[in-house]
Amino acid sequence: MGSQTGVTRSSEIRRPTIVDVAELAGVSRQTVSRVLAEHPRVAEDTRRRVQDVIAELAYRPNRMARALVTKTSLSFGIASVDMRNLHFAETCSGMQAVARERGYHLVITELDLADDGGIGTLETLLTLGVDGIVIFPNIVDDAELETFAERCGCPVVMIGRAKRIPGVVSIALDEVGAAAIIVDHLLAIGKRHIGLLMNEMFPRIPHERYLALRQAIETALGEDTPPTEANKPTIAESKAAATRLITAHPDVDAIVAFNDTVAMGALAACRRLGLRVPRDISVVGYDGIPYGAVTVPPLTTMLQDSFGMAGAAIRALLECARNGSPPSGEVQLWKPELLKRGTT
Amino acid sequence: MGSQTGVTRSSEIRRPTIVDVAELAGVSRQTVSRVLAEHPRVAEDTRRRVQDVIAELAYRPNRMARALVTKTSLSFGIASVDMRNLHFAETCSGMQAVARERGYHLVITELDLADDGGIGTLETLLTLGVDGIVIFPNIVDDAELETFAERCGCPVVMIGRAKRIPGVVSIALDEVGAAAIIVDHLLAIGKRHIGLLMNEMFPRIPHERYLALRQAIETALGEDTPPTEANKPTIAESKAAATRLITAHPDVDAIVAFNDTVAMGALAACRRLGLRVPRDISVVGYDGIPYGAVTVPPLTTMLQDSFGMAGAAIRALLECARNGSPPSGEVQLWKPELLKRGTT
DNA sequence: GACTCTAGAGTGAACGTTCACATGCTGCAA
DNA sequence: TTGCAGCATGTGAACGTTCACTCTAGAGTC
Repeated sequence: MGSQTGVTRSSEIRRPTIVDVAELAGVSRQTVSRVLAEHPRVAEDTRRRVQDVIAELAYRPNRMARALVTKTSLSFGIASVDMRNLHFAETCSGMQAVARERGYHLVITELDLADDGGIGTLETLLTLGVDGIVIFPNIVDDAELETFAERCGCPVVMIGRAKRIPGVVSIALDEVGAAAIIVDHLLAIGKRHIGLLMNEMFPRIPHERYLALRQAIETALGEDTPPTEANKPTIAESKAAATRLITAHPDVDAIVAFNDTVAMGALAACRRLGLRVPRDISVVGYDGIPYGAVTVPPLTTMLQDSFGMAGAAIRALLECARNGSPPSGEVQLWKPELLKRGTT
Repeated sequence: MGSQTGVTRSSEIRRPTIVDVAELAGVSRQTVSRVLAEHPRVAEDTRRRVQDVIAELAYRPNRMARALVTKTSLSFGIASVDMRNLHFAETCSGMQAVARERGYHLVITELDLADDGGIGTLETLLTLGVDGIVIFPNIVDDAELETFAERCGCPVVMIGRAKRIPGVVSIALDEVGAAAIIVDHLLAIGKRHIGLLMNEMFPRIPHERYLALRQAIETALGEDTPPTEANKPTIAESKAAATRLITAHPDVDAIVAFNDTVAMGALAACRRLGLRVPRDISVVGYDGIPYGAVTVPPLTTMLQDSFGMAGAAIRALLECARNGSPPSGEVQLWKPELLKRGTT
């Protein structure tokens, strides 16, 4: 790897500016600006001349300079909690697809909960001049997020928490409906003791998914709080947690997992413990990730359109940007659909 | 979802500027700027007074204005080809981890090959003022990328192509070494007819992985070109491609897949065709994704540290940014390591 | 012929910073 | 007292755009 530290220096390539174009075309910078903005009141041959020069110099307007005066950067800030998983990839992809066709860019960052519970990360996004912010999933304190949304001067959307926070658009699965469908299904196939394998990401703020499942189980089975383990949503941790759950509660005949990754850990635990799936024990996940299709047996899962929800998040921001109105604090609940496969 | 279109309007929150701070602290904007930059020549009590006002107003410098004059935005542009997979997530996470601790942000976009083979996408990143660009995996034409890197005025890094392109840092797995290890291993367990399941993303530009595997197989087995299928790297497409491959070449007793997702598709095809893995046929993937640990049997895979390579990419950009030197066109090859599990 | 109107184009200021230089003050040596 | 160094701070310009004006020339109206 011969890193030839030559004398080359940063060669300091100066990109052409609007003034360079103007001079070469023999017009003022404002006329170039008008051509760029497709302003109607420009003489046809002037327009052509300017466009020729733009092409010749390969001129591209500096979007930071533009943003400075228009106060619109055509970019959104994305704050994610954990970027190392498929859900992040799907969400990013969905957001970028919608944003790009409207000329917007995405600045991504990881929500750093360290000193101030994440607000500092969001503030930093503001210094970059973003026109809106998406948080997913939101684990910032609800009250703090509400305060932030109120004074940040741009729309805020959160994905994955079915909760109303004033000034914040919420896009999430209808957790209550989803829980009902899952519990109904498990009852229908004769299961009576449902255990939960949740995500420890939500320690103080219990996730709506957990609340909804617990409620549905308590209502349907008249049971006390269902046996629950919470862990990092990795396969290895989930396998260990599932083993603990089953060992401590041998009568559990169904496990509902926070997502498919957790469910696959549970599946591995069942196999290790010699339990037959679905006869001895059922497993249900959330999300419908592709890998769930090739487990043995294939995983029953609550479908969640991460890609579509992400697109909806950006569309919400775009709408706010377009008509300059703050978000109306609405909650968009997405319809649940259970994909029944081999594990139930 | 009562979207209450109130009279609220965009309330137009004006963030405090450096002048606001200066006035309130009774100093000039330059003094505030100096405090912000931790410049040594500021009187202690002036510094304190300014910092108090900054805290009071919750002032944050506008990074676009700063970038306009310093010509340094503290951001990198990331161009990915396909954002909808685990590899993207790992890479993003690795890049962001390194970037954030140095105060850099990441602007991500999808490489649009439509009109100009992707160069337009990179140009757009430049208009945002990024201080460097990462492409992964690179499927832009090599010559065009070289031209771009030469005149773009910022360092360019590509991940996932073990190829030397002048002016571009390349970070990739040592494909030749990896292919040798895999072929050796397959020979050692008695396999003699190796088929390849590659990624159709690289139609005109064959990926170095394919070239290396083909070369290793031809050398070791004295065979002609190994039977190969190329497809989109999804489980479903890979399952279909593997079925075609095995049907057309019934003597194939081992499949090397472009990555673990493709390998899992192959595994599903084998199960469907009634082939016992690894006795009848072996399967090897690349990447070592967590889901490969819970397939039946667990997947043998060539480990690839996407997270670490991503971090190295950002470090390369940071170094260029720090000493203002252009990239030295080096190729960083990462050491291959085969994780032998149940499928071989 | 004087007036108004309008299409087309240009000018100065502003956006919020930093940079290069200038200024005023203090202290110390000559 | 003078001169000079050095510290602390301030000022004007610049970064590359767009915005709100102004200006000019020609056409149309009375």
